Amino acid sequence: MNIHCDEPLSSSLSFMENLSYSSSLLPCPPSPPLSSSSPSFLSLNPRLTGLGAYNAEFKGHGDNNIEQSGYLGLDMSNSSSLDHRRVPEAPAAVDENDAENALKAVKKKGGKKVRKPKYAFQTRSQVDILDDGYRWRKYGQKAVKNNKFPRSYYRCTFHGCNVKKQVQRLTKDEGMVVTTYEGMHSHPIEKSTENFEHILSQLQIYGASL
DNA sequence: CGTATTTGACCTGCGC
DNA sequence: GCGCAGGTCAAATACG
Repeated sequence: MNIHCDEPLSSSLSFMENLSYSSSLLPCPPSPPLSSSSPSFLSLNPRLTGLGAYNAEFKGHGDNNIEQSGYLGLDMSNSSSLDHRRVPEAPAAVDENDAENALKAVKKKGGKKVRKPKYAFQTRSQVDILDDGYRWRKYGQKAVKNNKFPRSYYRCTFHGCNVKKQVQRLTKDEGMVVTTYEGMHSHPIEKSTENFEHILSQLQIYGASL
């Protein structure tokens, strides 16, 4: 995955002001509900949490005004469109299949819909794509109403892993990136920590030059 | 040449 | 039923 840095990091002073290099880096976003059927992505992914180092701000989503939390706790009831035209490929995590099967069963019976839980959080960053350690393949991009930035759709490239994520920059606050995860990884982190450390080191170098 | 990205078309759900 | 918006597919293209 490429981290693109079209804009120099120096373009945002406030961005740098938000940096904290302490060992605690950031308060961990509150873990998503850790029931057996719910993703525990954030709590299981220290590298992502670490990325908060140059995020340094986890806030509620717009009108929700949920402070102190990057985890927005979205149930994403607005995620109306799951693609059911094709049968999912290889079986993924059990939880994933449970959600899928429930959805199918529900569709047959015409009952209430069961959707995969989604978890979203905001990240203040100049780059859209945060290296969370997993490999993602972009499969779509859409213009979103009332937002001048497009939303990008990514899928985990690990065979059988059906985790998806959406990335979108806010119009109101262009420095803020909203990342939404759907599903739970059924495999360990695929990449070494090199990339993340590289990013961090770059930031630290820049910070030192201020 | 294999892999990743781009992008227009298509599908689905929802509100009116 | 129709139109809109969101989500996904897949062929074309770019890239290493």
